[in-house]
Amino acid sequence: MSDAALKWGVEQRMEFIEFRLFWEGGVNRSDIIERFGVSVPQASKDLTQYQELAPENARYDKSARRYVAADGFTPVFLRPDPDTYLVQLRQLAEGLLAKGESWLMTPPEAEVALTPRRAVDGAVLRAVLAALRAGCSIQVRYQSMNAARPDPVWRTISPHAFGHDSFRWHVRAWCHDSQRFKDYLLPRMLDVGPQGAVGRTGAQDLMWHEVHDLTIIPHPGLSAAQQAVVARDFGMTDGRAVLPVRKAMLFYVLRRLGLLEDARAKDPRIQHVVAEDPVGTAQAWQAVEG
Amino acid sequence: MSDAALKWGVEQRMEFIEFRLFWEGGVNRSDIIERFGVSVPQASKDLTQYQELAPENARYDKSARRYVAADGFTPVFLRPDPDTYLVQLRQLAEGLLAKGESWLMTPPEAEVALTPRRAVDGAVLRAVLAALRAGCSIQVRYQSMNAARPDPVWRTISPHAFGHDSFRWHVRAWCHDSQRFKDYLLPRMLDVGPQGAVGRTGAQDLMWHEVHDLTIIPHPGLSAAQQAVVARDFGMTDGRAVLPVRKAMLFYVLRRLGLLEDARAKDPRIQHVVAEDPVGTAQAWQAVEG
DNA sequence: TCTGTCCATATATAAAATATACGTATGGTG
DNA sequence: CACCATACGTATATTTTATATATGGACAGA
Repeated sequence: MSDAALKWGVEQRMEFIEFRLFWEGGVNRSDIIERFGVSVPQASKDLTQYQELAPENARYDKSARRYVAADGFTPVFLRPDPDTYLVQLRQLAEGLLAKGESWLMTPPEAEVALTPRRAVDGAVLRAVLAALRAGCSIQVRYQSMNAARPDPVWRTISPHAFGHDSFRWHVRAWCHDSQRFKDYLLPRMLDVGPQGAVGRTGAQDLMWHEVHDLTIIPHPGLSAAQQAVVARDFGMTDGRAVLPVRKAMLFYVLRRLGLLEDARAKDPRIQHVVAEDPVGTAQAWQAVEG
Repeated sequence: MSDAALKWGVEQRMEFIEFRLFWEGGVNRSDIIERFGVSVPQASKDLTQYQELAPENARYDKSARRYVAADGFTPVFLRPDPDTYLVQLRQLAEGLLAKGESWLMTPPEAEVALTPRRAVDGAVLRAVLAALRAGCSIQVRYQSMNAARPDPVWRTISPHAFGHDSFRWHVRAWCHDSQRFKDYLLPRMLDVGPQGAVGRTGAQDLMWHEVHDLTIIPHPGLSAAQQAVVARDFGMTDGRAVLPVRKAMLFYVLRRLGLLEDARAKDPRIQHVVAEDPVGTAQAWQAVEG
């Protein structure tokens, strides 16, 4: 035991110390006490232990009265991944994470354009997940946008996967009524009923498993230099990027990229990319929807 | 101490047990052992302790050999918030969270349309954060889209906030060169230089602090029933929703909602909302950009 | 210079977790 | 049907971890 890896709790505190040193520039004994509720001597020990495990990462700044990151800082407990920081910042800005729960001490002022409305019913999500895991069908009272069904109606679906259109979650499911695989938006599920026998399984959902390779290029209306910047933004090589997209997700990707309408006709300052083959792209989309 | 709240480590395990019961339907002794590296008896004690603290939430299913959520489950250690689950699912689908790090045991298959490319330089982000916190300026080598600056150039900026356009992060900063507040995309910062004296502080950034009330309504091309659904989707009351948007973020919100072009002219099946006052909205946007 | 605050450390004590062992109930297998 | 593997629960002694309390040093600011 003693020669084994660090205990989970201690490891968490080591990670915390490292995170603060790396992203916040420094860490305090009182930071550890606040976050983990340990005693003063224990926090001291943790700091000492961190310096033993990661020598030359921390340096005590007597004047600022806290440990600051040393010059040749090399993380040993976490990946020096900007996304670990930015994900927390985003959750803070969206109110999904209380400030006391995050590891950010002094987060910068941050604003997210268009925070999604949180309107998913917990009981509904639980029931759908249970049905998906159990591999059976479930009845849902669903508010469709279909003009033929203006009011919510009960439908039987066999869910097999989740999809996110970069704004909302939907469930990919076999519809027992229309005998097709369709997408059901979670916020539009108003109620759930009992489980039942499965319709078709996810393995039979061709549009989910088949992939369309969407090739995008910079908007031709941009200057060569601007096109080069866009190419860098999207990680293009040779001026193009191939995005493998599940056919069931193609609509959402195209809408997100602004490629459902004629992208070349739009202002290139707003519409940065276009499909290399707009006709083929439109055909692929129609084939999915049809 | 003993009569105080639970210790941090124990509390985490209680939360874990509750999370699994609530969202995954059940929990095992071995789940706790795997996740936290505790001994077999300790995992047993944790389960016993959870049942003492949250009686009638767990029930042992002898046949399945695990604790399952009881009927009248009422969380005591976490909010029964669907977003706590969906955020983890999203991070899993985007590869920001390793499966071993999340609390989801059997996550459903999930796909996110258009995962952002992770191209932010860690050292750059650290330096920008340090400058922002210290309240001083910093030099960055920035790749602009401006046609006059096709190549990356060194610029001096005084950053004061972060913004997310629902795809990428940018930094809101005073530009020492053009003497204006501007947005700088993090992935386009290629290098950082030394800190310097501050230009203007965030308090002077009017466009950041002033708010434009953007009023959106369902697309008039939709049927009355469809408009009602859209109204529900966006949390509208009386057929409209007022979104308070920082003027500095207005462009991103409008682009995200598809309101930069003539929204009423678009297919209502794709473009669900329009600005109630397109002219005023356009004017507000121009005022910001100008 | 004095005071408050932060760090570090030492010792005895309390709490938490472990190793080990033994007993029970279940489902599947020979 | 008996047997086995596996999961749960619990008891005891032991080890590890953390606490309370106290002491000392360094520094910034009044």
